[in-house]
Amino acid sequence: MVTIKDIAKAAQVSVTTVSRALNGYDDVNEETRKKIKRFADQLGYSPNMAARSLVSKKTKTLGLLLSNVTRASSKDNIAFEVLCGMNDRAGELDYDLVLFSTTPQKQKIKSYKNLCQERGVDGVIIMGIRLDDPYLEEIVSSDIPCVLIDIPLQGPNVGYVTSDNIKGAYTAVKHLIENGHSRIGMINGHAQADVSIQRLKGYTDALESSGIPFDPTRVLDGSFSEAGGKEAMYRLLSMHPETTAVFCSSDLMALGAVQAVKGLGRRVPDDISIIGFDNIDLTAYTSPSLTTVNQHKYESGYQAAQLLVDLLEGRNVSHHIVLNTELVKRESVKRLPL
Amino acid sequence: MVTIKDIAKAAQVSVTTVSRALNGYDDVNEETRKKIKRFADQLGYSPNMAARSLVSKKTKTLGLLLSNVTRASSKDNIAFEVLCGMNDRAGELDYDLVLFSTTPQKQKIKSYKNLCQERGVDGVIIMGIRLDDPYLEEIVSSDIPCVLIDIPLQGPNVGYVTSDNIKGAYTAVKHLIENGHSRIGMINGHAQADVSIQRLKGYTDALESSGIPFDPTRVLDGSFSEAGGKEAMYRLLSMHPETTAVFCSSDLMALGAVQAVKGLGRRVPDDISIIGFDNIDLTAYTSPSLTTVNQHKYESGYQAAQLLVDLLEGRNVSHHIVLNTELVKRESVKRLPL
DNA sequence: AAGTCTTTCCAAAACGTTTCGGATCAACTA
DNA sequence: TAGTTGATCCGAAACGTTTTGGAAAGACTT
Repeated sequence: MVTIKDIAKAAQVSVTTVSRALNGYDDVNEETRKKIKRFADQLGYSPNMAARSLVSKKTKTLGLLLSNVTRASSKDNIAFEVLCGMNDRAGELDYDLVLFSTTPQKQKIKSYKNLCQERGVDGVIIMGIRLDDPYLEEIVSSDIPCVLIDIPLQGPNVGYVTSDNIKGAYTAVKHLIENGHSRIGMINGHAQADVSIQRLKGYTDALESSGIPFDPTRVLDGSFSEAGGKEAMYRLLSMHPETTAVFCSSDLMALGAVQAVKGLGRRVPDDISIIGFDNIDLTAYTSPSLTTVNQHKYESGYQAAQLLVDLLEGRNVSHHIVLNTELVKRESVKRLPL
Repeated sequence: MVTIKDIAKAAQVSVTTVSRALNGYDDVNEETRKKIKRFADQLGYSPNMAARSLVSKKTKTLGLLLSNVTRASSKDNIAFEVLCGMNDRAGELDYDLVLFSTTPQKQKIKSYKNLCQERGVDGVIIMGIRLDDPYLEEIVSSDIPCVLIDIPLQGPNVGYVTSDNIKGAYTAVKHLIENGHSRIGMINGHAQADVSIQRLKGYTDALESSGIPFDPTRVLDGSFSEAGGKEAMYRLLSMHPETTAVFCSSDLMALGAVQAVKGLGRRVPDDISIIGFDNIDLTAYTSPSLTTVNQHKYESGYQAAQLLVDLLEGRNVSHHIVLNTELVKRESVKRLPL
């Protein structure tokens, strides 16, 4: 391995000078710098990050803590798109991304802070974590800079990026109402997700603004999964057979809901209109294709990386970023005859 | 930050002893080890990886070089599933995964070896790279252990994992033949992909084994993309209107091919049968759902991580792993009337 | 009694880099 | 002329760990 020392020897200067030359300090003669750079290139030098970060206390790496990177979640490849965005921005800002693979049992052994220290990351991006995860508390109290996705947490070293879930849900439900629906159900995720809370608010707001009374029994949880959505739909339709439309908190659940409708020998959208949330790739290909609320997944990863680096480098920026959503109209919603 | 020194002071021993105690050496009294561990826990110690790898020359991290992690590739989330497998296995083996975000222009500046040295990874997994990528040559000649996905390269420090593409393609085309088809086209990826070469061989083998003459003009490239598949299909059908079935080297291209058929006012599978490759999630949801060849994506990532660590730790294992494929029969193939 | 093992411990060097506090020398200032 | 400034360079310490080559002390062997 070629070290700074080898360059020093070759260029007949001290290691200090080599270091300062390579790092762009201005107390080194341009001639010497040129010479040093020439030797560095010639010898194929590349700095040893371990040594560098040992003294500088910075690693130039961001940790990514995915709580649920499993095969199961691959169908909605939201995580992947977010990851792409993060990776791209991190790369542009000259940071590396390291993946933390934590499992619940590992979490018990190692504290969040220990995990980060051990992996030696400057900061962390966390996504897919539940509101009742024991890590959350540790995160806010820790001094390690951290950006959360879809969890609104404040703190000097904590930021978050999320979508405008209230408005997104509001727009979706409003769209159903404008199409003549009034007996509208909702399949939500679970109580320990902030997005569920927000989207429920969007749902109730929309109903209220149209003078439709809110009936809590019309809202069921589907745990964000296809199977959960299917099962919730069965229950919803048996409890409220008069339902003409359903708003789902995720596309995967909406897909499950469609299956349930089909399973009952009824049709989407002729008998039941369905709107999803996320705009995952699948939704454009199913039949009927799914009307849904688009989330900017790539962008949220991109922004998360940017925000974390801003935090790390002490820039004074807003700690929370809320991205727009848009309604994507497809085939799963039908206008009710008057 | 709590260091080994703090523990030494607290436990009234030398740093050497702390290090050896914590690392499980047997020349330290069990009593002392207990005491040291107690202090370590109590002080919340976690080892500094930078310091450790500075002396040990190991970083316990694997690099992942994805040549095409872009928004575009998110639809076929193959990369993501592979990544999940790698991440899982790497985690189990106590390695971290760091993502390299290389762009073509970055590649020009920094050599493969420099990249790896700089990021300080013990080894690298590479996927999505083309056969004509300038990096490839560097990779084999470099002494950095490396595992390639879908590129058969040999070397003391090089391994690869891939699917049995010949057999997969063979089975698919044979399936078409068994369903009465004989005028079978193929939409391949591009010439600089090993899988394309392999799958073409499977195609020709199947034809040959059934006494059907191979006509090169029936094979077109669709560059592995949906749009490319669509365009190739248009060309194929205009050149060979008698075609009754098409085997595609990827599901995405198959989806494009289906669109082309529909665009011509014809139907799948009634007028044209289509088989894809990969078994991406989408294929189960389209209409018609797509008959395809399943690839074990998660498994290939898992095996790649395992193989790389085996290489790193000097285990004597086979350097190439070939995974099975299976035909997944769905709705896009129709039996021709005799 | 002298030598030989064990067991348990430690001092110091090494890894490759950055940084602090000067040192040197020529040129300029008063 | 003496002092000051500016440009350019360097020695040595520091970062936190592992590892090498013993040392000390007690037990056992002859």
